[in-house]
Amino acid sequence: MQQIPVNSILASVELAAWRGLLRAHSAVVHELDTELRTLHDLSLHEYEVLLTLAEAPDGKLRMTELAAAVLLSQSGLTRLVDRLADAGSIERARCEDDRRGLNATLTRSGRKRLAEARATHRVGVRARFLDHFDEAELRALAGFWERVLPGATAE
Amino acid sequence: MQQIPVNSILASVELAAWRGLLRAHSAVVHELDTELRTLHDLSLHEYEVLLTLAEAPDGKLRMTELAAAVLLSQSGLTRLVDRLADAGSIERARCEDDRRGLNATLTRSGRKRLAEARATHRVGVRARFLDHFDEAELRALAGFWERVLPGATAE
DNA sequence: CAGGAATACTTGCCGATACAAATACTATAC
DNA sequence: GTATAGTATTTGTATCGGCAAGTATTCCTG
Repeated sequence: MQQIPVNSILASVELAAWRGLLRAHSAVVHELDTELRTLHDLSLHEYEVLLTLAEAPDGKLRMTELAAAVLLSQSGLTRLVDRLADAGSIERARCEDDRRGLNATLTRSGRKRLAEARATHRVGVRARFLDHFDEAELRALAGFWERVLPGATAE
Repeated sequence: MQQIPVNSILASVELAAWRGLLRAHSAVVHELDTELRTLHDLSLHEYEVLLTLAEAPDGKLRMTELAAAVLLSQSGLTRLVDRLADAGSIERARCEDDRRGLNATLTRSGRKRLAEARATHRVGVRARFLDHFDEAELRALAGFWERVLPGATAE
């Protein structure tokens, strides 16, 4: 039975759990990103923006909401949406009830682009991550993240 | 008992397990990085380079080994080491037996810098991640990463 | 031991993202 | 209803990191 030294160096189980997360995340995300770029000329962030819009109640979201959903800064999102808009996948429309705001929506071509990428990505996420776990383990993982997330800011 | 649709949309458990990973990683890493920058003027990557060097057998590593250890490209590592060398935390010495190579070592001041940051970081990793799990769960997590990692490249 | 392939590392260049300041609009106070 | 504070977004600027090409050195083959 491994003994965890009280307050000093991270024990090896702890190291494996923590560094493993960093490595697994890095490896899997890097591969999925490359896959999307190669096959669909989309970064993972861009994909997530398209997906988030597609799943939004009215198919539209404010820039701020979008930034929060995809874990990006506001300025980062502005430029990402610039790129997607230049590519014709997204449109920005001034919000009628609050003229400071903009609603982003998918264009027809954006929806098509997402549909194609989505097929690839689903398979990719399964193959590289989900398939390594049975359903009980997936549930356990999901529970783990809930513990980490709300308290992420707390000390 | 939840049923997973065969090959189509990701089921909600799957989504929670996968997106949770992305979110938890993003949140925790971002906070740890900010913490290190604020308190010790070190990025997480820089910290990891110092730590990796400190833990290396002879306290020295080749640039390539270092790049692999911290999950960075060679060019990325070159510049990161440039910065740490400018700051006086690391030295590069031509390798005597293979004059193409360079060994990076910590300087006295680099060791001091690491020691200070290490105290902060240990506490940070515990508080934001490790403390959410008991030992059995940590072991489970470590095992999960081993499944994901070697096969990350395989289809 | 020459000549070409391989390896270790760096440099030129570029894309992505963050932070802070700027801009445009809305809400609040009086 | 004007002044002030607050909110939504973009723009200016800087940093970090990647890829591909360049340089220096070693290895391999005949």
